[in-house]
Amino acid sequence: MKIYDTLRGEKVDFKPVHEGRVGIYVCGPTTYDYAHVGHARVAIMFDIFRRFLEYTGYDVVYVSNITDIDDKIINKAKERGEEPIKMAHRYAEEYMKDMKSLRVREPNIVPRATRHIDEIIKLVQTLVEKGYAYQSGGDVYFSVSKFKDYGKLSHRSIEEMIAGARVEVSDKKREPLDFALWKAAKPGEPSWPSPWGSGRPGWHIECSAMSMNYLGSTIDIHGGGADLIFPHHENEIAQSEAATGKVFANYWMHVGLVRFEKEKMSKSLGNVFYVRELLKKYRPEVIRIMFINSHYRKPFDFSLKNLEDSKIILEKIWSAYTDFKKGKKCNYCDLCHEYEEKIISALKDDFNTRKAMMHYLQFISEAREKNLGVCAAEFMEKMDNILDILPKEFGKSMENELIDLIVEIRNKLRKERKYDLSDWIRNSLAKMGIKVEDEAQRTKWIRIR
RNA sequence: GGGCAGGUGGCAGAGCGGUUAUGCGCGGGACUGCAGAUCCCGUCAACUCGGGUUCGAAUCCCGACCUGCCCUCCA
Repeated sequence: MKIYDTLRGEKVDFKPVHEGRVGIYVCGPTTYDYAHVGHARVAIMFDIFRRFLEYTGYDVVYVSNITDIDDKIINKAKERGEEPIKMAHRYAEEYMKDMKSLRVREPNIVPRATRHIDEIIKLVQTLVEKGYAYQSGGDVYFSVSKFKDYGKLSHRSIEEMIAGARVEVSDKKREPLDFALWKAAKPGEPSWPSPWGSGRPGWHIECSAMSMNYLGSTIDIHGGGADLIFPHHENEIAQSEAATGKVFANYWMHVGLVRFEKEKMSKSLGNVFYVRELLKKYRPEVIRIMFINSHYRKPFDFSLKNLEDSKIILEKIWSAYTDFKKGKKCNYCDLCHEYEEKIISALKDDFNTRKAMMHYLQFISEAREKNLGVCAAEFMEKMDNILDILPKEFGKSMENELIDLIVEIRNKLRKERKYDLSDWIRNSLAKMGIKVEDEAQRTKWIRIR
């Protein structure tokens, strides 16, 4: 398997630290607002990546954190007169709900910064003891110039960064690029006791502490949005490797940013689309397909057209799936083996989901051509362990039975040539997201919303 | 100013040295009460520009131009 590693800047062979096992840490959100499409892309892509690793036989430990203490949280809470940690936890719950709606499987561990203050303090202490960090007032800063590899992830030298100006000046810092590991508490802010007085963690330290706590000092894969490369991940490397003397992460995977009308989608630009808003109009599978249909590293241009296109693809897939499911029995499926091989090898090449999807669609049309039945549906179900885009509501429910009944009534009307009424029923169902399709012998319907 | 990622047909988006993906769209046909799904046929002089390497480049090298991101909080 090959993965593009941001640090080395090229596709490289993947070898886990321990044979057969993979430890992944993905930076999750700072929870001071609802999840938007950008969060969704990272979560969905790593969800599918993780399922893929499991599919190929790896034992995966997937950790994705929630940062629940931070300047942004404090500021927003202040604005709204709320208690910061409480607010952060409320948004964290909402985030988890949104991800669940998107069929993102919950990571094995979802650690929160405020529950790992001890580990954070210990890590800061180690850095102070080793001379990489210094106390200044109630703050503790990391001394960037002491870490010779600083800039290796974002491919920049310290000089370049200083030349780039725009560095925050502070009389508390010895050098402008130094960053806070621990911040002294201001009145009214959440704080914890520490050797440097009461305070709270800086932004980057929590991920280092939690990653090492759950996955060890060297993990296999560390991931997140591309906007975290600098400074977040760069700083994580510096503080972690300074503390342990070991490589922090063997592979760095970054998901390209989501853009809207050629601009980055971000809260500061005010052009965000919230997951929950999208889910009112589109099924989660549509959103999953939309992202599967792009390469994870490339910037993604979000648009309504893109969503609509994905919806059409989903309908195509569902339609084929229901046809196969009702088709004839077929035990052996050479085509399935052939396409499984194609799909998996596409994913093994730097997780090329776009290419995998192309094979998946090609499989559908070839399976139709060859008149395959149940075994084709079974193959799609097998692949669904990775993709999770097939309909899951086949079971009996009052709702399904009622729809069956309505469809049956409509067919009786059609036999009586009462087409006005039967067309009206079909249109009405369509408005509810139920697509009715008449075939020679029977009528099928699928819920597309 | 520096770093990174890109610039492919009407659109989205693969391919990364030789066989012109795929999906959507568009035109025509079969099927159908109609629609849809499906199938068949067709369609659009596609590879930002300029050099170079090569028997051969969208694919490799050099140089321009353009776009986005990062260098301040952001997934």
